[in-house]
Amino acid sequence: MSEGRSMEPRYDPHGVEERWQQTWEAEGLYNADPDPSRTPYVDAHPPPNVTGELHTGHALQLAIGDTVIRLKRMQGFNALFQPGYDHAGISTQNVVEKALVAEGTSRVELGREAFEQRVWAWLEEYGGKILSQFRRMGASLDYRRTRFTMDDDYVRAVMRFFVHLYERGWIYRANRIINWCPHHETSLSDLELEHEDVDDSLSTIRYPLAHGDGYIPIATVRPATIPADVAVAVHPDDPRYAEYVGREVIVPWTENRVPVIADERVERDFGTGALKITPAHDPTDFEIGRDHGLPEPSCIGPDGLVTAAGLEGLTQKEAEQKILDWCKERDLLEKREHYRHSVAFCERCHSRIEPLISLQWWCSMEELKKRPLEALRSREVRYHPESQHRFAIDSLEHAPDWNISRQIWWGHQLPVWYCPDGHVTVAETEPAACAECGSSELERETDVLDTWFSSALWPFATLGWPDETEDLAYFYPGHLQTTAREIIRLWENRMIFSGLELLGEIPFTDVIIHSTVLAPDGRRMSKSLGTGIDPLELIERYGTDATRYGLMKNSLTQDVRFSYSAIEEGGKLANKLWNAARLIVTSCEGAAPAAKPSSLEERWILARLSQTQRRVESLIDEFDFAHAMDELYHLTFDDFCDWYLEAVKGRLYDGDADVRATATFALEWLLELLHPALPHVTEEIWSHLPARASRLIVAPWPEAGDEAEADALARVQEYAQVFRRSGVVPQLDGDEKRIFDAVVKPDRAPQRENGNVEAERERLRGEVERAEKMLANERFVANAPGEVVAAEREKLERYRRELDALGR
RNA sequence: GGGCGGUUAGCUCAGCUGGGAGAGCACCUGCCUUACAAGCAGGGGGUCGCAGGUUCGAGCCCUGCACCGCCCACCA
Repeated sequence: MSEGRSMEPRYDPHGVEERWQQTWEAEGLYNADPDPSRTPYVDAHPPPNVTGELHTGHALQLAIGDTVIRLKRMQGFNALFQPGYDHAGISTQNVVEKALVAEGTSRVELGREAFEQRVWAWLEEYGGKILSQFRRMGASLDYRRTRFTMDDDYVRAVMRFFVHLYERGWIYRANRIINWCPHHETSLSDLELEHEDVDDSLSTIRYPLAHGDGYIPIATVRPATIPADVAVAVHPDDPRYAEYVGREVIVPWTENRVPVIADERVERDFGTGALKITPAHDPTDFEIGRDHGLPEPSCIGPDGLVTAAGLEGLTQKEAEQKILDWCKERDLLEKREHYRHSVAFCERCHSRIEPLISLQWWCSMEELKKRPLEALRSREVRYHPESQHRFAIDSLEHAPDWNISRQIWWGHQLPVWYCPDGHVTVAETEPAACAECGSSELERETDVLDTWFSSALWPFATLGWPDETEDLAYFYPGHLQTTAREIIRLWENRMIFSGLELLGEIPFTDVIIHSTVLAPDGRRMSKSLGTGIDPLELIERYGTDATRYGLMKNSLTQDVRFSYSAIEEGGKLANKLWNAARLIVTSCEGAAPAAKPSSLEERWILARLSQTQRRVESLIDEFDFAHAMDELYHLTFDDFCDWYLEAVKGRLYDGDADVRATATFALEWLLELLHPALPHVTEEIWSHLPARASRLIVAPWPEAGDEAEADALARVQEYAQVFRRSGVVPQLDGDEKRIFDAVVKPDRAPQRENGNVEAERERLRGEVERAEKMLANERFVANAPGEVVAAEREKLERYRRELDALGR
């Protein structure tokens, strides 16, 4: 109870929200600890990049996750919302490197050890900022449990995972073609690339036959790779080149003789139908080369510069020009035309990706994906919406072996040691001697792990795994995951297989894949395009509750354009609720709840509250947040304010104790229903009400009640509409008349002209005619489901009744 | 080249297994009714992308087409 604190006519979230956020956290209301007497519910929230800032995607994820968590908490679950952040390998290294460049130094200048120290120092200063932004979203994460994917304990988990997979025989080292970023000088997985169309040229170059006249014309966009050509391939069924297969051609510039081979992977319709094979610098060529046992010479180094004889140190552009000139002089350049095609870039620094052969560590997916596939197919784990479930299965089925090593400096160094003889020792902690020869001169592998290798352990490494902790026993397996679509293959599927492999149980049961929020103009939100919308600005302007509400009104199944009006709607809802409370609070000081409401509108609003509660519960169970918000909005505006409060307002003022008590009770119920989505305004209002033992965040979600009276006001509402259109006062009595008079106020309504009566009559006659016609249709009555016909009969009766009310 | 999603009011989007076209915003009209003008009441506005088909009945199901978006892919 808080006498003395007045309620302003307009709800202002500023200050209020921060105050509650601090209070909730300080009082430990977000805390979750093992408690065998209660059932756990766990959402291990995706750890954002440690250098990140809150963007719309985060805000949406938090709104969804927090709404579910608060609801579960109120339903009596021991709800754990796990926070933390990710070291995010390349991204973080990139950010710090940029800072170094600005200072006039560089990573290489500093050296590895000093660089790592710089990153840690940088993190100390700027890292983890995002968690305070999570707090500003009202996210009820258990902040005590904040984990970082490079914490000592977490490192231990990562090392254990690596050794486990190695011992299973699934981790191996191999020379293969990989995506190389010449700027970061590291390999990248296919998933870390972005593709873009660029303008290029396609050159057709003649490869003369080694014996006899003639040549094979070959179209290429990368003449600079010609020095590493080891063959020319044609399609086995291509009549143009059939006679050449098995013979030799001369590679321009190097004048090496290479064989002409046949392979089905060659597209007959592209270019000249003949393909030069450069295994070291093209993924397809690499595969063809391996299948045909060809050598794999390279002519481009890790820095992207050319290494071929006579071209050493040139850029690829320069080398290309030299080679083309060479060809032109010998009449081997047939043509050069404009060509636009898709090229891969590093998603972090936008350098053009160089396919290179490189010795890397791999994780075989063959065995690892079997159990997660079963779990997905049997729906032990379900992705929502359904279309994403199919996609998740599909991408896991086709998951290629995973390149887990990166040649960067920031990350988990592989737990691999080499002795001078090149023996490999794999161990969780630094071994004293080589496992094979006993040499004590060990050197650790300098590569670090793909950042997703550690993310894959998030749901259980945060609970203490590999130790058998109480947390782990109680909170694992968890339940919910909320992420963006592009994360399915990078992260979600990998958490599932790591959980199954290491703990034998799925890490969660439901994965919500939320839609992408597009900019208002339909483009992607992006800082560089200037199309981004900063959620913190929304919070500043409209408040956290309004922002949460607006984001959750987005559909989950399709990408949606951002619209301010949805956020504004949330603000209006908060304000409406505030004012409804103001009306009740100012007239209801200390009223005691009545045993049983007596009047029609009271029984009706309680039934509507109960009904909506059940609907909202089942909508949120299906993760349909947009419709849940819709139900709550209309319950508040239409039912609670426009009908119920209007009906009882007079008696509230008159000081009817029973009415006051019921109104307070109904308001409390409404607040509880709205709390998971709009936590701050509901809590603030709650603090103005007669005190109860607990606050909303931990108050029990009400048990649904009697819904028998949910339609009780239907007739009054129908007649109100007829009256408002026609001006004819209906014949009602008892409660119905009283409510009609209170809500519709017929005596105060402006006088209508007769034309309105006639127009309304016309409208109703039309409806009656339509319904009669339908019911007269024998085929309709015979074929339509019984309830449809019955509903049609009811409508007909209603229209006739309304027509009667107008006086025919 | 494959896969997925979309096309409904001026805008952003709902429309569940087929049964009287909806919401919010915007617009127009009337109301400062002692909770809220960020409010209340009423209203205008839609060939549901196009063309066929199934059905008593299609926004919804089927076929074809067009356009938009996303994801995947080794056409050099």
